[in-house]
Amino acid sequence: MTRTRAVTISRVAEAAGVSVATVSRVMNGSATVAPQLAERVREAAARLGYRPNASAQGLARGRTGMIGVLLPDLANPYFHEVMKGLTAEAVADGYHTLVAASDEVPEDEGSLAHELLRQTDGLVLCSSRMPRHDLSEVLDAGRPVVSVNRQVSGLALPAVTVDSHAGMLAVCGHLARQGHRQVTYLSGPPLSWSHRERRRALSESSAFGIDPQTVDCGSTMDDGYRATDAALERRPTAIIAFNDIVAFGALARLRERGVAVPDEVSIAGFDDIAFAAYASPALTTVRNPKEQLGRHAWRMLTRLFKGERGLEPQVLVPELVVRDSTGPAPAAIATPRLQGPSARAAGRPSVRSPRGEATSS
Amino acid sequence: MTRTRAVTISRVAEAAGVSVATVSRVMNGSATVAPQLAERVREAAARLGYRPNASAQGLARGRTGMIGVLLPDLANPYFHEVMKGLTAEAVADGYHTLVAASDEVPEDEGSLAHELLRQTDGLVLCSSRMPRHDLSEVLDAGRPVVSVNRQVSGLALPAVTVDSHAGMLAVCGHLARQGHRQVTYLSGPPLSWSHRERRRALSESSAFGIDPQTVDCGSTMDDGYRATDAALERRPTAIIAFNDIVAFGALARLRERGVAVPDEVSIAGFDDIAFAAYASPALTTVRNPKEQLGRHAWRMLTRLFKGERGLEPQVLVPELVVRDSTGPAPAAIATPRLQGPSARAAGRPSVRSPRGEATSS
DNA sequence: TTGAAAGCGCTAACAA
DNA sequence: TTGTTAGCGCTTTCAA
Repeated sequence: MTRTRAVTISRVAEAAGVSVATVSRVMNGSATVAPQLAERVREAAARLGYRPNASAQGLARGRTGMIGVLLPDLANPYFHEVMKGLTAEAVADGYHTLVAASDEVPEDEGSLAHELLRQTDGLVLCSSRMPRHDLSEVLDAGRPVVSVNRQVSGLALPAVTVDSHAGMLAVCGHLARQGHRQVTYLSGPPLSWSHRERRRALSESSAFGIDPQTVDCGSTMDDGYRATDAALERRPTAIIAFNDIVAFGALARLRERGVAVPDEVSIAGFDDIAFAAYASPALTTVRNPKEQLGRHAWRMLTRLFKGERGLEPQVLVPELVVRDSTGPAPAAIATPRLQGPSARAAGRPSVRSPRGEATSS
Repeated sequence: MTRTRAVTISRVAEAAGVSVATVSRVMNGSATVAPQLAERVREAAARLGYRPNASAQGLARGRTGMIGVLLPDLANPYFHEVMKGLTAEAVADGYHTLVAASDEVPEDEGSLAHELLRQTDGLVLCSSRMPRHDLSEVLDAGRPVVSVNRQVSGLALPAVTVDSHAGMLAVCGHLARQGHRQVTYLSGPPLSWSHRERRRALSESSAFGIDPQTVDCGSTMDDGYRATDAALERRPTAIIAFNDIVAFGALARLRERGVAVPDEVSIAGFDDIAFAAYASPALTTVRNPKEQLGRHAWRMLTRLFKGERGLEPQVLVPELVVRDSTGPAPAAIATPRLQGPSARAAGRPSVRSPRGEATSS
């Protein structure tokens, strides 16, 4: 009922019998305050329950202590793992994170980005599908912006990415060695940089003897579920999904249709989200160093804060994780297996990463 | 390189040849500005790329346009769905969301809550495990706070919850009708309100002829995976998991140990996250109206903003969703099934919710 | 080592 | 209808 006026710095100053400047110094850990005065101030602040007003601090300091993160889809656990790495670093440096999702509507990204920048000290664009023009407009504001999972040539946009191209080659190589030739790719959002890289690699996979097909899909479980029928029409012995949640959807549809995985059709995803190891069968996937990606993004941002420019793009290395959803192609099943079933059944949802199959750029 | 000074309101005023007050009026849609003047201002603002400084607005207006959300675990998709509902409403009202996670460390919640409140206009505590004392300290700040998934008697804390007690009774009833007696519950975080409600209902389930056991578990997939061996030692015919991701972990372990689901052991979860329908077998669960929960939370918060007090708690109704992970108890398998397998195999990962099994408070 | 005071960019009386 | 100006709460010179 009683609308108590908030406790401000001057209240504390009053209570401690000092000036606001002194209170400010104490709260910010300035060394130039007499110990007992500082103690008196701290005592008063604690007693009154003083919490500095963030807006006022932001205005006076010229920085908010927040950064913005824009991502396409809050429902994909992939992004939480990136956020986890990013937030861990940011919090350690006293920063908070303001998140917004474009819900896979590339046209909305521009205004969301501006809105985030308006309230923060810098921005991380994660797997952005923003049209190039909008992107350069965002950069024109001259504020610190870092891109994750997208490289853009010709724009001064520091980026940290994972070598999606190499990742796709690794899966294709793995499948080829298992005797697969007919491979169908459930494609991701058309404007996704990772998707484009994967597609590029896919078309090169004919060098492995693979005959790739593509089916339009998307990035959600439902997309995967729905695209699976079309994929099966191509009569593939293996399906590669744009990401793990798409693979999840596909897996569900395959089960429903009574298609045995991996005996009839193998399936692989990308990212290695936590659910992948718990899928049935456990999902073969290309691990993406998600937390690292987030950490690197933060470090880049801090370098921008310090005024550094022209930062080199960072490229992280993905890693093929072979689990139970991929196996020999049906035609090849009579020939000796490259990898016995005993090796795959052992232990808990295994996260084995055969060094020989790890990829690099 | 060139650190351009930010475009401020006075820059725009200058450029448009008007006072800052007029610019402010135009930007905030005040009707009392001559149309052509307004146009001139808008043009100047657009040309200069003016974006109001959020800190300055926050300070002048006495509100930030942000609300805080505190939740225990960013890795659980459950919370994203709650966030989705919450954010949708908040954004529609011009608000943004600042999220923090306690990572299941109840002792950290207090300071996180204060930190969020410091930067926002109100706070949503989601599935809070905060010790009561810390909670009342947070409320003492006199700022708008709403609780989701937790009711606290004796504190003026408006809450919107789901009837977890009824949800648990619904699962137990379902299992009892399938002939289950030996049921093991993989318990949630000890301080979770939902967990406590479920546990209370569980102990009442002996009325259905159920003999409940409890195994300490937690709230993550890994917790579920690890607790499953201990659960099996109780020789249950059915396992109830604290939530769906715990059930996912348990499912993986059961598969590994060659325990057939649901033929040997049935398993059910809570929440009905998106992954549940795609699990193998598709997971029987108690659906939680996640988005609604978020929407209600926002509405409560807005009522607090308007100065309303003493808001009645809102209790939403969960709904049992029977899928393929539960079936007749092994001993009862010889007797006629209550629900034939044909009914469960049909269609896509089915989200059937037999009205007769829907629960209410 | 401390205090006075000038902003930070914006909003909202109040005057004109 | 428009402009002037006093804050909003805090930081940070600059003096003392």
